[in-house]
Amino acid sequence: MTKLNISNSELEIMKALWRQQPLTVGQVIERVKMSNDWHDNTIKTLLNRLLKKELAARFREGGRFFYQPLVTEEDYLTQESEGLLTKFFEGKMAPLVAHFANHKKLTAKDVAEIQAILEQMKHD
Amino acid sequence: MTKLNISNSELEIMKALWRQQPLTVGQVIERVKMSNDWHDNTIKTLLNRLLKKELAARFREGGRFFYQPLVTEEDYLTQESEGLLTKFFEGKMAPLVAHFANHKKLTAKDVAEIQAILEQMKHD
DNA sequence: TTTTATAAACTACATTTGTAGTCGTTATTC
DNA sequence: GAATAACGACTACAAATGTAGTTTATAAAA
Repeated sequence: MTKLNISNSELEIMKALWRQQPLTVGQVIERVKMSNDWHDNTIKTLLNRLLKKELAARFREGGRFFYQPLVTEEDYLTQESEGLLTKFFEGKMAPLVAHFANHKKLTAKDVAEIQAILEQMKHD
Repeated sequence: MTKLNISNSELEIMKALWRQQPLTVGQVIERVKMSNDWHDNTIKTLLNRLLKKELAARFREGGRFFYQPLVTEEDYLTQESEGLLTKFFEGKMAPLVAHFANHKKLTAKDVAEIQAILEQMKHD
């Protein structure tokens, strides 16, 4: 899979589409505006850029277009997470955890949760 | 701390400065070129942009400038890591670990290392 | 069916980023 | 000290990004 280049603003649109799809322009605008103070046209522009980049597609139905994402959130997540690890942590998760540990960003509950996940991993 | 906006290319320069500092232009170029196929002037431009953004500074000595970073790698790491978590994992480390676990990106050794880190955390 | 609200298409423009080029000025080396 | 190499300042320019505006077509409401 080639690198998914999604800008920060565009990401807000993708998030709306990931939560629910397909959506009309109006629905996208409505949803995106809940967390971003943007002009309607800004959102339309971003949607069109996503089409051009083939990160989203649309189909016509009843004289209206419906938009949907062409990449999954999972795929994007995976790319970004690995990107961070590659850039800074030699691609390993452990140093990242250590970083968070050192910066006291992990509560006891966090630790317990992570341990549970790892424990469960061993049994499948 | 306000958001540190370092572009991908600029980051390569910062990495050189984080590894060793202060460095002259020539030294920066020499180091950056080891992993990037860029023209000398490209590197100089990036250095200047970092100065303008006050992400790096320089002082004169013997008719030459010496460059040094104004932000630590730690700070930048922290920002980027938290950025990723905030954007996708509700700010929690656990879901990220789960994501990696689900995608088989964790080897047994990785798991052991992370567990060791977490265990050790409890004892301080 | 005329108005009104949406949608769609197209255009705009400043800023940031990637990636150099040019030219005058100091060091460095013969 | 003259030639060469490295430095420093300044300029260039296309693509990507953030953030709209304008114009035209279409659907919904009155």
